[in-house]
Amino acid sequence: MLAAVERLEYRPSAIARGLRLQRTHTLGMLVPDITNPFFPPIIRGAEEAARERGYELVLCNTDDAPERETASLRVLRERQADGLLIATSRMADTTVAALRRERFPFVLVNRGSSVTADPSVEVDNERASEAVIGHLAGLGHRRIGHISGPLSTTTGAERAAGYRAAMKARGLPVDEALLAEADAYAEPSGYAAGARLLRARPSAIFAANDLLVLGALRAAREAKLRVPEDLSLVGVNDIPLVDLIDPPLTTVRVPQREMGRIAADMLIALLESAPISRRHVLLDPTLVVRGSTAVPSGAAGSAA
Amino acid sequence: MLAAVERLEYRPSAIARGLRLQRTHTLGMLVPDITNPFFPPIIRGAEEAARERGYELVLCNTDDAPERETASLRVLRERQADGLLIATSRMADTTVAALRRERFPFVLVNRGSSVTADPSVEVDNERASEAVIGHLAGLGHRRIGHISGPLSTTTGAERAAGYRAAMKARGLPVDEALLAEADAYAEPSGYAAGARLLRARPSAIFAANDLLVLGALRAAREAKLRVPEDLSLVGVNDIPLVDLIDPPLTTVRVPQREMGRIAADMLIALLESAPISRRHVLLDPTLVVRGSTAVPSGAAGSAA
DNA sequence: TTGAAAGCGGTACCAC
DNA sequence: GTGGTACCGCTTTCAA
Repeated sequence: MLAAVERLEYRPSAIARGLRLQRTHTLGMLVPDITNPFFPPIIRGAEEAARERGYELVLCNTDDAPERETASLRVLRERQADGLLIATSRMADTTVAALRRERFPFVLVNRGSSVTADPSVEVDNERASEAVIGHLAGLGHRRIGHISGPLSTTTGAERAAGYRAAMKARGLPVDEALLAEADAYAEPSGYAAGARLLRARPSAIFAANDLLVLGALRAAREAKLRVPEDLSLVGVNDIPLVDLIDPPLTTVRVPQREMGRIAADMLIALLESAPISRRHVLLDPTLVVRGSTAVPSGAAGSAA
Repeated sequence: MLAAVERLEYRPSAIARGLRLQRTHTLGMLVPDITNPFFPPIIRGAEEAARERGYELVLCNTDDAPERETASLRVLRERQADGLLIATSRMADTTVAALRRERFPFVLVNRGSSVTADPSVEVDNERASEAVIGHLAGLGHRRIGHISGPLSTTTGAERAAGYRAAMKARGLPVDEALLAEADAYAEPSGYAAGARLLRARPSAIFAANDLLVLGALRAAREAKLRVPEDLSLVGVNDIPLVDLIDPPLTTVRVPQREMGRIAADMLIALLESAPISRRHVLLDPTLVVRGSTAVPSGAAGSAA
């Protein structure tokens, strides 16, 4: 009998089962852009965790555009995704508000929400900023600029807030000229913000992610500044190959894969009404010191 | 009436429709690893094309492991994917053979098949090799080594064949010591193969992809060789950031997004029995000359 | 223990 | 046109 099943290659239809059970064992995931190297490891982690528990993952790129977000959401719900992993970083909460109102299960990934009831998995952004400023201040930097991500994103806002707090805690100036907001987490935005920031003559720049700092690096080169001799540079995320560029980038490592795993696990627990230890997970970032940071050329660095 | 539909937020169930119609408007896509930067643009292109035509894309990582491949395939077919985009590069044709036998629609992406009936979208690998060897020979290199990808992959085999052909066409030696096969398209494999190859004292190395050449670069550094003064290096794919590493990598650009778009379009045409202009698309690669290639230090480069 | 029947939410067909 | 009905393949329930 079993042999017959084998031979006939019977494949139960997940579609029919989904219709009957009203559960498809599918998670939908909203990502701004799979092409941004920050996201694939998160997706990978989520997919692994999902698959281990018998769920599939369906991806949608949103380009951080509200209309694409709405469209993707409609698609995922028509396909009866059981729950959603939301990794789009814009705070634009109307989407999330609608889900919350309808009690549709979701977990926020790499972003928070003003509504504390929303489950989320994030990195401790303030701690990331604190580690970076601590490192730079330790080297003797005082005029430290910050290229923030869009302040409409939680990562952007929190890292900027962390920057201010860490600067103040050390009695360092938080000149507004030392702050530039990038309009997107992309290299060209980092270049524009970096060029602006350079006019304030910082000895170091902390950018909210690696793509931004790469843009700042290009701006610095055009301004004939040597990195790290004339300008120290720090990013966040530790995306592939930043250890191989010239100079190797000092950055903050974020446990992306783990973030994806935890988020998927949490969502599935939610779906299966399993007990959840924490609704809000804060992951620890790790400073990775490489060649793009050094003692500032002006002051012979008094160590911390 | 329409207003009522709006207010009640009626969402037709794609699941129910799929059951009734026996078509889900879903494409399954098999990728070795979404974390390899070569694939996201392909996926993105496929997803865009699919969405434009009302199809969804469901991804599966296979890790190039046969058992993961089989499992993913089962999942995708249970979910009633209408067709498959196969971007796993192993030639291991048993999977494909089964699909072919059952007349299940699929398109091969970035790989070919010995069975000419299988539709495919690839880059012209031999032409890529020809362009690279032409460039290196033009600079005056004669002892050009090749780190091939796994020869069980079509990309690996074709680029290696292209290398041999291009070398022979110029009367250059194809010493077997100048050839090393990497066991995977990953940096550590490139390092191992590069270290082996260096013993044959090549003045240039052409690796079958950028990850491999990055490994070779590390091996060269450990051997105290300067790039490009002592050793020229060329990769394939032009993945993000290789233009920023030290030295900026000379490589071959592959139109990944277009590859994904074309493959999805072709698959959908197949599904909808639309006329197909070509069952086999060969995309043109473009040599991108940057800083990792130069005239060999020994011979004061006689141009081609 | 085993088997028959209903129903999930759509589409398609066929009367009317 | 418009409305009723069967059916896609699975799970679940209920009866024999």
